[in-house]
Amino acid sequence: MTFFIGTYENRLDKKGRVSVPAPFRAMLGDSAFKGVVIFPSYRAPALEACSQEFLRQLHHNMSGSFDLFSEEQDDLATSILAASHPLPIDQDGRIVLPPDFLEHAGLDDRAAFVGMGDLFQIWHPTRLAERKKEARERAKARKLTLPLNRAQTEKGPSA
Amino acid sequence: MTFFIGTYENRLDKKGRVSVPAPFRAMLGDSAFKGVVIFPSYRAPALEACSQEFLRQLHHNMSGSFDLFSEEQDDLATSILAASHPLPIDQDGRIVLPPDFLEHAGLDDRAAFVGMGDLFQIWHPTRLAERKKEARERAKARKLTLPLNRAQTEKGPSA
DNA sequence: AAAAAATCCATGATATTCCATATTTTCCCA
DNA sequence: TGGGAAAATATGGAATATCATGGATTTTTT
Repeated sequence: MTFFIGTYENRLDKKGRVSVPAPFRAMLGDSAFKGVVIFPSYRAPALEACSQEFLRQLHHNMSGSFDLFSEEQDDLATSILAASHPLPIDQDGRIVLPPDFLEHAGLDDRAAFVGMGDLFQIWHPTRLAERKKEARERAKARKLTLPLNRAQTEKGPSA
Repeated sequence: MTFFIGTYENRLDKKGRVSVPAPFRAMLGDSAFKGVVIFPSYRAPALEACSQEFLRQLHHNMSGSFDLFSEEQDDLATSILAASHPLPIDQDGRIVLPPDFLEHAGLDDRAAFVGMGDLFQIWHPTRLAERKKEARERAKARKLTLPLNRAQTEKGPSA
């Protein structure tokens, strides 16, 4: 089963070609279709990637509650499947990111691959750092408010 | 199994001839009939396309168990079959769209092919852009977004 | 014979594969 | 524990194949 973890950074050439990190490739090995499916993240300037099987099952599960040709099913397919792109992995372990995807993620010459479990994301390294920092600070802020009530009398807010 | 994803745009000549995107052709490859079945979308100014097998199965499922399906659904299936047109794919990977189909979809010199899973649609690029926007807004309004980090398919490789 | 349709052919553009090499990681043995 | 060989990975560039497309030729229809 696929389980993407860790962060890796690889170089992107002027044709949008980039190596998929070997650990991620290994996860995709047993697929019928030798490649990944990518689509733009709706929340962030990043790309989402998963195996074709995963997307297929996701679509199957979600459309399972709707009839074929229903409005809901149609909206889902149009907004998700239509925006997806199957990218074959070549013999050297690389994929080619289409221009519009490069633009969406603001990518230039480097790409950061971030494992997210069932899928992984592709970020511009700088934006990823910002995103990580933001997440850290938010988590920290949350952490602080909780213990503060209890740890108040001891030694105040520490790390 | 066929699983159409992605969006591709090809040119249409004055005789209604257009190339079916190679990735879609590959999906149709294992068919007995080397071609696609096309019928007008009853809701949108677009064309629906699928393999002959898919349509056959759709019909079979419905006609086999009348009780389980509404009269409206049966009517829908019947009207689809009646309006369907099997289009052979020539050696260069092209199909010829009949005049009434061109008119229904408002096509002129370009055609956008949109993967929808079991089938794909053919749109005028301009109208497709509008449709995508609409679909995204509606999906968002109904909270039909992808539960990317939660909707796990823990049942493993079934189906 | 004329019109329509299907098939064939040529070609530029695009995408894919192959190859060479630098860099990193892994593993074995001293 | 460290050195070093061997394997794997990442990367750039070039060769090759595929795809999309317009036009021409042949076949069928009327």
